[in-house]
Amino acid sequence: MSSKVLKEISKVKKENISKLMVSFSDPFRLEIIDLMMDGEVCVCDIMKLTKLSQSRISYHIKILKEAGLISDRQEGRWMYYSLNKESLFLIKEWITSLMDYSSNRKRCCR
Amino acid sequence: MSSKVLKEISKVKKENISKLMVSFSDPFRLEIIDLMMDGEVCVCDIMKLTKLSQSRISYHIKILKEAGLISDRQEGRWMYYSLNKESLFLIKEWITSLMDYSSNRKRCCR
DNA sequence: TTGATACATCAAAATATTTTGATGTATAAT
DNA sequence: ATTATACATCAAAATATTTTGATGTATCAA
Repeated sequence: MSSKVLKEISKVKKENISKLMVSFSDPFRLEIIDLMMDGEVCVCDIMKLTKLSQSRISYHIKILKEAGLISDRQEGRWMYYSLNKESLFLIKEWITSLMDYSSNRKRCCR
Repeated sequence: MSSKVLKEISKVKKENISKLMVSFSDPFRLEIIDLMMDGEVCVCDIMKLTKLSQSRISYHIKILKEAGLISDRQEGRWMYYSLNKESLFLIKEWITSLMDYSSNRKRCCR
């Protein structure tokens, strides 16, 4: 795969990656993501485990959801949230492509 | 590898990941990172290619550097920046561990 | 049908990040 | 020595994100 191909990653895909990265950039969101490593969690789980307020959690959940990083499933009054593997795969792919193309030396500025 | 093991990722490592994610969270930094896919770049390269001001670039470079995402090399008046593969590997590892453990169903809240 | 639970949404306040333009420092060319 | 280049740093202003507390909505239990 040539560097040119990598650069052609669609604009849409790049925007997805950008949003995903933003969603990863808050320490409390990382905590929430960490909790999801064991599977689904509901907001009340997160409240118990992190001591964050409910609306604060909802706010962060919203950002994770809008980035496409998590999926939800309703069951009665509960919302269950879990990590979305496709998004994780997208990031992994992007990181991999970065790793493949960061070693050339260049001379700069004319 | 058990979920417990993953949770034991050292505090230091988690803080590294957190900083790395913050460093990824700005669209202009993503642009700069993208440029580094072809190898080293200097600030003047980035200026030419992105139309960002010099101090603005220096600011973002600093954040990338402090997160450990990029390395630098001086050559005369030029600073050459390039992606640091170890950091990329750390992130890739973390993403992989997330992918391995996000599929269990649970019942919450008593 | 009333009250409680689980969560979402909202606007204002608090806080953090980013941008700008000026100035500083080291290297190199004249 | 003087000047120009390449970049870093700084403080103030601009902007964006996060937190808080109040209120809203849907579901369920009594």
